[in-house]
Amino acid sequence: MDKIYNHQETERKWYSFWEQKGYFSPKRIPKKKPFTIIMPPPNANGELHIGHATFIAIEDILVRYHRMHGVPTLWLPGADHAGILTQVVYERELEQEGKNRFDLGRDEFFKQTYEFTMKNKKHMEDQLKALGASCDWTREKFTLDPEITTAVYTTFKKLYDDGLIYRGERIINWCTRCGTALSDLEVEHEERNGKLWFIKYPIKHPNAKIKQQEFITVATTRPETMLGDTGIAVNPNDVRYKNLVGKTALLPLMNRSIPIITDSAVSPKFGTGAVKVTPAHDPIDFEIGKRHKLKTISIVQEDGRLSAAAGVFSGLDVSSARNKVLDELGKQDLLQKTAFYKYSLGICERCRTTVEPLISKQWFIKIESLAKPALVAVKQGSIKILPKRFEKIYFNWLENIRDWCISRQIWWGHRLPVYYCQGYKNKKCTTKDGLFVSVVKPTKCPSCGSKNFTQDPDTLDTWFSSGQWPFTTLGWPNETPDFKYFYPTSVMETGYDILFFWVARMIMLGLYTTGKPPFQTVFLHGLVRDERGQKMSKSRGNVIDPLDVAGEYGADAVRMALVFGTSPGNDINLGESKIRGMRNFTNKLWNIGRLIVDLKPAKTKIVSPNKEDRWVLDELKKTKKSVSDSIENYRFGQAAEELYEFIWHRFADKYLEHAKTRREEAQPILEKVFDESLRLLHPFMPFITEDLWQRISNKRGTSLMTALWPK
RNA sequence: GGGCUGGUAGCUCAGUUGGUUAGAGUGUUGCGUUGACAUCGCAAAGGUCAGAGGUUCAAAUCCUCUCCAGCCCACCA
Repeated sequence: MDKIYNHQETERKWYSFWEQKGYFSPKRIPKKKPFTIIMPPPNANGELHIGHATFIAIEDILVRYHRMHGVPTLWLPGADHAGILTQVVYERELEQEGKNRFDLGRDEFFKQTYEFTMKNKKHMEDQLKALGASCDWTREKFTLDPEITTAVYTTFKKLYDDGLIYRGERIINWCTRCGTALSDLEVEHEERNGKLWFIKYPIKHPNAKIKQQEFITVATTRPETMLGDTGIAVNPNDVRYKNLVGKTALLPLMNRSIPIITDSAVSPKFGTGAVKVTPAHDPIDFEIGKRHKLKTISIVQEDGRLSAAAGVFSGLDVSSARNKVLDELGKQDLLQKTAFYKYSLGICERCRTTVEPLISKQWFIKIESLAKPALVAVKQGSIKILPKRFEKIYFNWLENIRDWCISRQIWWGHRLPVYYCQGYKNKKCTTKDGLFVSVVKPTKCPSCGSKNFTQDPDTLDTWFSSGQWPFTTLGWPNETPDFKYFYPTSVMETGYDILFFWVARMIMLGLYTTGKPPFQTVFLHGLVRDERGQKMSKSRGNVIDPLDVAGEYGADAVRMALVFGTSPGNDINLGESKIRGMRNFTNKLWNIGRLIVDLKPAKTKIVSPNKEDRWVLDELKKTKKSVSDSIENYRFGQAAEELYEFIWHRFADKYLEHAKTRREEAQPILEKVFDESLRLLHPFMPFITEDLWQRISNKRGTSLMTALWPK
């Protein structure tokens, strides 16, 4: 054995050994209850980052631990097409060639993006392997695989047939750069220093001949939207405006008569207590407008420019329109005052463009009847969320949830399983809207006999498909042996940042579609930050690339560094020094191995254990118990510390030093303690433990992976 | 506006249901080690466990309040 442990060669060697032996693929044993984790599918649009390494480390611990108990264990890997994000990433690639997606056209753009993701996916698989993930590659899935697509469409159809998917014109979040609707979750909010403008609207006197001189003043952060105003609202209890309610104001610049109404959504305390109502471009105003049957005038178009309805302002982009509106108001002396004001601006999660609220025809999921069972499942404990504090956050979100906009106007993703009969256009077809929701393209319209159908151009929110991941990956809607055996799965392990995006949706869709909770336990880990707790980002230059450091210090060291001394749900501060420290630990293990294996005495003597022997065996026993206990309770950070502490400071520093003076007697104890230590450590540091175990074990041809967990 | 998390050794963090002299990594200092390992060993220095009050025989741990740091959610324009 070399003086220094060479991780590069060792890691490659054992991974392919495991894979060739088929250890990653569980057999279904009917009488045994399996342990199943569906891997959170990485987005197939780039490299694995340190966050992926975190889930690999934790999930591999769980999986290897259960596998070592002789339980049929499945860890199913996959990749996500990642809708908007991938489209944005690939559009940026095209940009470098001076092209955009419209230059290519839909089909060509899709084809190229597909090739791009396939390349990334292959690369990611290699990266997962390099980090030691013991997942079953024979069952790998991709969200755009044909059978997954069929499953996703089946769920869509079921929801539609149950009246839980509807199409409607509603106010939605629109990204003008991506050219698509977004769900509420895909909008991020940034605090901005802005202004509050106080604008005077003249009151129309009943007698048209009398000159206007009375005004009502409204406060707004978006003066340009006044062009779409169709009312002014005050709180019903606001005495200041009692005599104005019911009267009509004259919208400046547009010369439109708009009513002054009361609505309890208006706070008398804010601004002047009077609000301009723009139903087409503000969610609250949309609601107010609906309640009072106000007109809806869309003045911002999907391209971010003002529409014809904005009169002389039409064609301007939003910010120039704002300047011009303010300018005009100033000229007409209708700007009463301005105040500095901090407000939150909605921006597109993926491309950081300002999001415009506007009215658009989109597809929605009626969420209430899905949310209720999802709440009950966690409240009653059929699904546990760990750490428990996240349950409260989950409840709060589901209790205030609004309908989910699932249609996107991008090209990359699952196209809606919605078809339109072309006979409808000729008025021969009596089907409502000529619309069919169907898993496969219809062949003949039962109403008009037309064989000509076009598919809806929209694509599905990427989370609609990933929300079904725990069962679509196992073969649903078919009652496959895998689905029957492995579903519901055991643990869903992921970062807390996608609790709403993903976990909540999986619970809702899982309960709705399969009638069962998709998993029993949700374990949420924290985000990896740099040594000083700063978020890792390319611009900060503090990114740790897991594959780089794995290359330098070994995958075992990286994995150990990601769990050692962490606690569930808390962010992980990681610096290179910690990884280096864990690399030193691998070298310590290596040298323990050298002493026991390489420098094995020629003969051994069996004698009754002395004080030190009894001590180390007792410490081992305690360690076995506490490590098992910590893993069972998801305290991986603690389990790692316990192992490190025992192996290095008690076994190596104390017992091994002592044993040097009586090697022949101590050798059997050394081997036993080392063997069991390697088993305990294997889920955390699979490569070096396997390598050393192969050297001390006499069971040739088997693997530590399938050895039994010490009791 | 609502909620969450953290404030423990110079730095980064553990510390399960309250129970002896509060732990680890890393850093610092001294000594040692050339037959497991300098990617090492032994030892030392270093903490009024953010602050105040309370419960208790006993509090880093439970309760209340305050101060700092960070995060999430939310339709006050």
